[in-house]
Amino acid sequence: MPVTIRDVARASGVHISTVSRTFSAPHLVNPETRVRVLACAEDLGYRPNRAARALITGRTHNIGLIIADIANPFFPPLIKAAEGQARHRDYHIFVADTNEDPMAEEELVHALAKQVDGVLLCSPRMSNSLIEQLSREVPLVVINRQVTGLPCVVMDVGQGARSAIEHLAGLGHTAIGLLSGPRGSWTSREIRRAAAAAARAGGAELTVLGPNPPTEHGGLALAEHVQRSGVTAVLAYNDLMAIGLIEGLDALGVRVPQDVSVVGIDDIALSRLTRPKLTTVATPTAAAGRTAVDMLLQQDTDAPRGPRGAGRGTAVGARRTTAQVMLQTELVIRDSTGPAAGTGSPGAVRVGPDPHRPADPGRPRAATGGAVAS
Amino acid sequence: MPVTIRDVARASGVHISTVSRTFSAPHLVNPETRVRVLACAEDLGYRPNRAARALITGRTHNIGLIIADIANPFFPPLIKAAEGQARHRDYHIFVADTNEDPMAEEELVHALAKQVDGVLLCSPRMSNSLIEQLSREVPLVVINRQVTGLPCVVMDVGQGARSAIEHLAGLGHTAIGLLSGPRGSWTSREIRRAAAAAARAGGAELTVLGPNPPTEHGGLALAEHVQRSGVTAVLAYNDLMAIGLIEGLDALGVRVPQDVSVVGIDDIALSRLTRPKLTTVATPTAAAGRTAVDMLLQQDTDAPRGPRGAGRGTAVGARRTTAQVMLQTELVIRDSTGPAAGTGSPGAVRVGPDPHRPADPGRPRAATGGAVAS
DNA sequence: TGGCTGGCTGCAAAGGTTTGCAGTGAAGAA
DNA sequence: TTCTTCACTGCAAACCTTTGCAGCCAGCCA
Repeated sequence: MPVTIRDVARASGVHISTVSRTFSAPHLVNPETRVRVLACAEDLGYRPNRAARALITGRTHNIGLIIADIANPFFPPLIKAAEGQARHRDYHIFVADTNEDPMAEEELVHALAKQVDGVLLCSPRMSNSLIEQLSREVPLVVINRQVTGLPCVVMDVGQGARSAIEHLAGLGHTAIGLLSGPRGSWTSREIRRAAAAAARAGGAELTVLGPNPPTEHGGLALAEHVQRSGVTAVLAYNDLMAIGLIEGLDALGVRVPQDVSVVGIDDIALSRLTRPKLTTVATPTAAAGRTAVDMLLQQDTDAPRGPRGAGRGTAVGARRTTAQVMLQTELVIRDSTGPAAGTGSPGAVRVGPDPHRPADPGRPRAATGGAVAS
Repeated sequence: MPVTIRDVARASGVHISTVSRTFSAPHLVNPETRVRVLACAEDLGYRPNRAARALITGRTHNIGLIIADIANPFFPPLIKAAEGQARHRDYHIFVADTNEDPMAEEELVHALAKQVDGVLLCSPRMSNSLIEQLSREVPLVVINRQVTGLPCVVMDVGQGARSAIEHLAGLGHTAIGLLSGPRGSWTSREIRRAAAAAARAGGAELTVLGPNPPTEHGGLALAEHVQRSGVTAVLAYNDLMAIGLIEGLDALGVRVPQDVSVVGIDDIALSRLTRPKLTTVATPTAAAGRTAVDMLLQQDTDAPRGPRGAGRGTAVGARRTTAQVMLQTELVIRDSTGPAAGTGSPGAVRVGPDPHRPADPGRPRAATGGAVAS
């Protein structure tokens, strides 16, 4: 039933190799023959069997994308960007979800290894050593984590956290809480480190709460804890937690930002729609997706694999280009942050449940990290 | 570099066919041999090449899942459920996103056809005839749309819309707006039909606004229109639009639910977190994902394909089991709906921006559609 | 002892494609 | 005219696995 290269060959009166070349090396076949073959192929609805092609070329033209949690709105823009970039280069992205489970991550890498040309590992929760080990099985690009010797693309959340803390300190907050993320998250560690340093520099005290699941519920569950802890401002691991926290605080009668200021990280679409609109650190997720695909494909062309490849010729462990890209982040100030209670900041009189600052429509002020590539 | 069946055979001193059988038909090989082979395989880190296997068995053990928009929080639970169910049966799900583009849908089905054993087409925007045509190329299960002759799983949004309209009419609303969804959406048509009938029956007038993009922005952009139209209640195509609309109305100084009641559809996680909490029609998305996978795999075992299959023996167009499953929906009443302005409903006095009804924590009252399978 | 059974294993074809190599024929050069 | 060149095409091996068939051997029965 499925139409193969042989059917096309028969229909157009040429050998299968000519049909093959019509698709994979058109310049090697006579223009007349080419159009005839193409016509027949079109006619029969022929499409090359990628599995068979992969068997011999060693290239599937597929890319695996392993995600901690598709339901986290942080990821979809990244996925879409990666898909777009891949399609652009005649690759397909296969997305898989791990439910934040390190075991599932490993299992998925194994399962995908033979069906894809490389894997994008997004926000991995497993250990660095395991990642390195897996990278020997299939080309890997790690997103949201730095692993030495492996190509990575990370966001400069450190700079983002620093900006956020400075922003809060500037508003007079001296007792700041940090809602940390899930265990195993590189990003969470990075945020914590930077926030601690910034708090010290700004004369504020940082209280770390966590680790927590990086969800609305994770934030909501901490509301009471935050209230009791006496902090007047909070930086959350991500927007989802920040939004959950605000919800939880609201239920307790704690007003944001009048009583407590809240800052998120990610700038998901939703953060513009909550009330109050969320102050947050915007991360360039789409750019990360695109970059990761590019890096993987680059790495792939550098060191081709497959039976006919010259792979054996190059020394094992030879100097590979393992670029580490860091993308800059940006603090977006909206309505969930305000002067510390009891602080006489200039223009601090704010009334009502929905304060609107003038001149703060989109992304007004920006504090950015630098872009580095090595 | 990649370890093949041949390496394992050499290491364990048997023929490759024995290795193959060790994995695909263990009962045919001597227990002693089996453990030895397995040990060698484990040792070398051997994993069968699924592409090569697919070439001969005709089964890839992959399932394609084509989604209109991953960024719409409606889909992730469905994706996760489908992935779980598939993994359970030793299948993998490959997710692809079409950006609500009918052309991309068709392209993706073609691209996936040869690499998967079947495709789940979720909320397709293309025409029925095109879907039927594509179903001849690869087994298809359609989600959120009824196509005669094809296995489908749909939610009973008609019943949901009916319940929503009845709820609104019961609150005294006589001028109700309907924010319809994207062009080409079966669900949108279904909602519209049911809502119109229910409005007529309930003595209310229904104003249809749309089609619209099914996003927050799609809802937000309609706020002014809704305000001008004079309706006192709105049913939106989905929660995202409802939330966007509420946001937009808020910016215009229109209060929900005091001035306008809003009902969504889907019951995405977010709807519990907005203020006011959204009244909405809950759809069983996870169940839909699981069911669709089951139906596809069922269909697959019924009519095996592949070179060695007995497919030729069965008459083309023979009676296939093309089940059409309808899953029931449920109206969840929260805080975004209230009595029509000027109506003296009992207990209608509501003050403040954040009304909390007693005894409405989760999903209190329920109006459900029936479950049908044919 | 001879024949049969049954458990296990090996052989080889098959699946759809790519690709190095060789062959063909025509055009151009000598 | 003959040789060379060149553009194009065909041949066949290879990729990795599955599976029908046949072979082998031990054990059993008569």
